[in-house]
Amino acid sequence: MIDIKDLRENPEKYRKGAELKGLDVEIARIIDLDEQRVRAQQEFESLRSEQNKQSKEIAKIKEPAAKKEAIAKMGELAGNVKAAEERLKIADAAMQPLLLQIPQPPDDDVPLGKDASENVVLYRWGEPRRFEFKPKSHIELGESLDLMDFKAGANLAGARSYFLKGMGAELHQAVLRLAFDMMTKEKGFTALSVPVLVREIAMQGTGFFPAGREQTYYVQADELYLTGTAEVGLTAYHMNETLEESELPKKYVAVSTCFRREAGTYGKDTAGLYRVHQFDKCEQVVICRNDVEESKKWHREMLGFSEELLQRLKLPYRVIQCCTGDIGVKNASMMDIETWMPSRQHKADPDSGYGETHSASRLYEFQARRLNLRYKGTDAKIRYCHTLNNTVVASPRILIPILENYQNADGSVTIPDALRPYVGNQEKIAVK
RNA sequence: GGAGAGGUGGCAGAGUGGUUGAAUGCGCCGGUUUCGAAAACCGGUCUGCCCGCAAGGGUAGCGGGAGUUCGAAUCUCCCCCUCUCCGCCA
Repeated sequence: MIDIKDLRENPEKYRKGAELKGLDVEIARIIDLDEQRVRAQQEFESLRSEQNKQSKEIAKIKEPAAKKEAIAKMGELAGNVKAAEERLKIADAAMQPLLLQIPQPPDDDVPLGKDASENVVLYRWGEPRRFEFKPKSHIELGESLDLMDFKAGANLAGARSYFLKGMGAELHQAVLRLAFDMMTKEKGFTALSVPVLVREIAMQGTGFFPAGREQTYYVQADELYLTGTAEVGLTAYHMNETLEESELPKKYVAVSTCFRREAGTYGKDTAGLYRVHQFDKCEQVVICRNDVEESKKWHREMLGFSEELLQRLKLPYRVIQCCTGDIGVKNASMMDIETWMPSRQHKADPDSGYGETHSASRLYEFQARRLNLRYKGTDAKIRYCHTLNNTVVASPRILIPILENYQNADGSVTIPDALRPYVGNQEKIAVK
């Protein structure tokens, strides 16, 4: 949500911001409706003021006939008040949905670009492994090592559904647990378990609606939505609250199942674990003071936690600064991490083997405004919080680089050191 | 799923149509007092929006929304939430 006052004063900022994100918005129409709304409010309030004054006079009149006469005179004024209030409501109702569509303008550090192809690689970590044998894809490994079952998944739930099996399911739990433990025990994040079935207000408040409605599963009988990320629960946790500055920053982490319809991706990444309707994700959220520098600091720090996890898993990755056309409606800035997945590499582009595994977003006030999430400063002023979120790890997608990078010539897969404590210290998944 | 009770300011808790943004108590902040503290006493203590450089003024808010009325925390309707009992159940 955008500050209507700021929009009023700097319409160009928001027009430009929307243009950079490749979105069409009706700024002029909103400003026009806003003017109507303010005028209606002024009319209504001055009429109401008069009505309140008269009513107080009536209350004082003791003599019945005089009272009756005074009340009779009020009819017209009451009608005018009602009409003015109606105009105010209509103007407001017309403006709100349009205002919800205005995107957060991209921050200055976001490179210009129309889509993901113009994202910028910031840096890389780790060297992609050179195989002395023909490496298998995670799908082939999954089959030969009996780690996953896509056929059964499709029978039960349709395309993009799967079963994880045996060590496949164990690794899935292990990597989530590693991520969760790192964040809670080492990074000082508060563990939360969040609702994944939520009301519309939570989806709108976190900025997923109206834009992402078609990506979301809807449970009609109860008018609830299945969340595509724990970001919704973590960020909306303090919805409608005024926190104290002294309790900020709030640092939360949760593992949740994530549901995504993946509408409009037909034919894209249809095979394997890369793009699925349901997965589990360990997500980190920070709610901090209304301070751009602090937000930027947290953004880098949260990104660093995800990098640390990948480094512990010894998986090569690269960090991407997403361009204006790829950061979405709600973000001021977004950095992705792409992890090396050998099977995705094709000859035409050697770098194509990097697949997105993480996404770190900085939203400033955008979500906080929609959520009415504020804090009282030490100066007693009330301000909107800033919010940020980032993947710690999402599985089973992360199983792709794990299985593919750790495979051996004999068809077995070595279990990364960091995961062994979570699988009974098993070292290898061997061919049966 | 059935039956009932209830949702008022940071908390507790009055208030059933008329100067009620809301008594009272607690808490919190400031002051007096004290060597200091406690106690006592005095004063202050919600938020959104609009107008205004400001001081200030207006308006809205008693779970949310709609309605009745000259006037609603108080009356009516819908929704949400909490609690109690019964039923069902991972």
